[in-house]
Amino acid sequence: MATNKRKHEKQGGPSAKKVPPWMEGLKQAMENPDLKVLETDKAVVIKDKYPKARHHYLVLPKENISNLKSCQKEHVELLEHIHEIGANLKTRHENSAFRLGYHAIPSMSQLHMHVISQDMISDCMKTKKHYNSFTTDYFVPSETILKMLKRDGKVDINAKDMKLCLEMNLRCHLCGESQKNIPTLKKHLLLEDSKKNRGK
DNA sequence: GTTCTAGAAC
DNA sequence: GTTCTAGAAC
Repeated sequence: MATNKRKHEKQGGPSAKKVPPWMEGLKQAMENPDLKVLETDKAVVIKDKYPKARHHYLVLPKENISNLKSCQKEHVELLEHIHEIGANLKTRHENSAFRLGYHAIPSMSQLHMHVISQDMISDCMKTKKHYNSFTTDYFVPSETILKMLKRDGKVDINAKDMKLCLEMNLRCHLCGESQKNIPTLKKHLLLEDSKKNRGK
């Protein structure tokens, strides 16, 4: 009865695979009233604990949905709702450009859409993986996810390609200039930001 | 997801 | 010698 055994393990039997506690961090966070930025009947907004830009929110469904793989046609309305919440959040920061989207292969459990300003200036933005996860195809726009879901009834992601995205050479997402390393990139991003805000 | 740190890169 | 990054974390 391999099937029964596996079922038992998933329910927390002696030989159950231990899921690292940090993987459940988002579920904990969205239940913490102190961290809630806003909520609707179907979704919750929190600020990312380690923001990778000046403004970085997460929009999560209240329903338990672990990731994009478990999304089907029936979730289209919910994801549209989540998108609308993100679009409204943008209006809190009229001077900043934003992107709404999902990491192709997120580390943490519970589906979450990123709402992130495009300055990418933050002390928490420390590694190539951080930067590339928001500035390459690893970051899948919410509209793209919705299109796939409506057309195919599922979200298909090529894990191999996504790994390559994270390993790509650093390149400014605003002007395309290649960057030697993270500290150089950060200085460049500050410069881009000051250019953009000149005269404002 | 982060923290820590060995060893590569400079 | 210092800065920077990549990989382990039981």
